[in-house]
Amino acid sequence: MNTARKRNSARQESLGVILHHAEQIFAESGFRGATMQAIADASSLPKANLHYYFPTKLALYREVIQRIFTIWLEAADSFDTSASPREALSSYIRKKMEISRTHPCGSKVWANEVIQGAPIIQDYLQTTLRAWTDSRIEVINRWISDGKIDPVDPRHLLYMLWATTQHYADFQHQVVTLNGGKRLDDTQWEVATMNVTNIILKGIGA
Amino acid sequence: MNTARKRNSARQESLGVILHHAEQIFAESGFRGATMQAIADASSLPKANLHYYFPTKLALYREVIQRIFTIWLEAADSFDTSASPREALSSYIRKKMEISRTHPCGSKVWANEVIQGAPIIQDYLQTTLRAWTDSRIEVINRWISDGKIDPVDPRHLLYMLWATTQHYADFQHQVVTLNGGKRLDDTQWEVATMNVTNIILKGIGA
DNA sequence: GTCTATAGAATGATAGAC
DNA sequence: GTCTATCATTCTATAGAC
Repeated sequence: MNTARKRNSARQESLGVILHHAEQIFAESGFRGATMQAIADASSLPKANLHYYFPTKLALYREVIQRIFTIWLEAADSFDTSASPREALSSYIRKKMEISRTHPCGSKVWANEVIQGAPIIQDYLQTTLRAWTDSRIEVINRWISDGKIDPVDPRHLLYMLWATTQHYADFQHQVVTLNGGKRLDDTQWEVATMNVTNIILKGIGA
Repeated sequence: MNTARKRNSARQESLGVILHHAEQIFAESGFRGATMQAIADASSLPKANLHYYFPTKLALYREVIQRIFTIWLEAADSFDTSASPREALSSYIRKKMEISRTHPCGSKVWANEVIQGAPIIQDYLQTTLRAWTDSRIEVINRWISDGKIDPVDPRHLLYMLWATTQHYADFQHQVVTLNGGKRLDDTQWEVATMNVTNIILKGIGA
């Protein structure tokens, strides 16, 4: 390995470590509550190194948010516009539940950001999310006019899908506490997914 | 009005103002992110006055959390153990939606606290919330064995009730943004409430 | 009860040696 | 690329005049 690649490798390694722990710290404390010192400690790096890779705390936060977007948009595609309601919604719910399980911190950062009034991602809400929402509302309205599901309000159905799936990430601590302090195992995640899926599908007459 | 009552009145007035604005600031920024200065500014009081009424930032936070508990427990009682599934759940959902509308900041503080791992209220989760949850699980299980609703997992049904109703408070900013920047009006809140109620009731076969 | 002033610690960010 | 040392600012909390 030549010098340039070694340097690049070290760079990628440090970037990954910092971003990983930044996501956890931002999830725990929000933007204002998180400190560069805490992220540095979690990453086992001096605080100055964080500022070598990210000029400001805000720049680091933006990068963390960006990565969550990417994952989030993947799940959005699971809401296949061509499939039947049962297929589309089952697939979307399962994908979102998987994200809640594998990336709880990302979901928490997103939740924190929205709770705080979305100071950083408000343009994203108004553009990307709004466009996506409008396109899915059209799909749902078509299902309704085709008589494939009950005449529910498409917007509120989407909110229900988001709320129920993200709850398992954002309120993870509460769910774990009420599970006797143990994290949900494979079977319990499957039970949760099936319950959400079954109740919503039956609830809208799909 | 004598001196003692005047003094007490001023005290209650200041306490109310501080607690009201503290709830908003804590909702926006979480415990770590909120500053006494920000709460003082919002309350139009010098920072020192906050420390006259509350010895520490943590003491003020605890008081805010306590008030949220009270409201939250009221809603819990709406889940009448003697009523039919339709009555009990309709009443509970409506009550929780009203709280999301009238006390969004309280819900946000609660959400923030749980997202952060509930450092302050963990004992409450393990005692009061757990006992309440267990008692309602019993009720739901009785509904199931009486054939009044489908054999759903009671625990996950409760999570769905919490998630869907609290979403309108915690993700208020997102809901408003997707509503064209306008807060939901009376009709829209009624539509939201009816949608949640109808989908869940039908979804569990009630 | 209210306020100004300030102590003492922690914060975001930078300089500069290695 | 990494780290120590440090600056300017902001934070929680308090002292003490009114």
